[in-house]
Amino acid sequence: MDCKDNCPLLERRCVKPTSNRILVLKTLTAAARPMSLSEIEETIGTMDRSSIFRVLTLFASNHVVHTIEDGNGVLRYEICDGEDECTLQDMHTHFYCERCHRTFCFKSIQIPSIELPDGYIMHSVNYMVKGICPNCAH
Amino acid sequence: MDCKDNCPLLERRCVKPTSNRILVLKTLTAAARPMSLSEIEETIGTMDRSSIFRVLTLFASNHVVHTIEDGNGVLRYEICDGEDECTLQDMHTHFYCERCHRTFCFKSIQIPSIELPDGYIMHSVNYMVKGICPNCAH
DNA sequence: ATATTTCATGCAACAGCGTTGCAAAGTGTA
DNA sequence: TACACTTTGCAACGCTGTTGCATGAAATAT
Repeated sequence: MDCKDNCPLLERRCVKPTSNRILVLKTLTAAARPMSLSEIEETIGTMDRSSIFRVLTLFASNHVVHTIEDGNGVLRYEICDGEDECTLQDMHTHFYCERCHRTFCFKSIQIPSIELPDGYIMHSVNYMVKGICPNCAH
Repeated sequence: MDCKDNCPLLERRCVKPTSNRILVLKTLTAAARPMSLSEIEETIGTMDRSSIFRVLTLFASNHVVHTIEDGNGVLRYEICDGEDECTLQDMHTHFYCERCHRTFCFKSIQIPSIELPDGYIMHSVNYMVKGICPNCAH
């Protein structure tokens, strides 16, 4: 494959832009917050759960999206912003509201880094704050 | 209940120390790393999954243990060290090895704090690093 | 243009984790 | 001893994530 397609986000990652893939990508782009598999399924409505899963898995391994655990045992998917690889750009903090069970994305708040003990190799970091969101605190 | 039992860790939290509860507590204490429900079940062998679950739920709400998501969709339980409440004392970082799927506990590395946007109320934080542990990096 | 291979999709089914209802066993109390 | 309350085990369930398989679509070769 030569990476010359008409969907820039997928093209950049050498992912063949099938209609389903574009659909999933648009759904994720439209949502302000990281979405779960079920949420995507509901939003799209016409696409099979396993197909969405496979698209997301492909996206994740090609750095189109990355995943976070939302603090409730559910995986959520979020579009990678980084130009090149899914790097520090994407290492921002998240907030899980224990009341409304929504996950918020603090893109402007980067994850403070720590120094690991010798021998540990870091691939990614997840910084998840749990609490109550402004809406639910009323 | 008057909190005067013979198991200090449970007594302090006003949890009646039944034999099963002590068993779960000892299992958790003996393990160096945070354990999952299944791990506890296997280790104990004689106790029903749901009973363990209920004990852990009770422990968690009485701040005997706290839970972390291990980066693999599995909940893990860890004994709270804090004297009083489950506070900063317990807010240390964790490491999930993507190769051996074990979760490590960096008790000496505290989670660096961030400033939340207005209106968000923080209850707890999870700082989870994913990568390769020294054993697996060989 | 047609045949052949490759890839993507939908359906069905499954495993594992977390969770609950219910009845029996255990514990404490009057 | 009788009674109330708690704890436990068994069974079952829902949900998330995941895979096998057969069909359909797309790309490639003939």
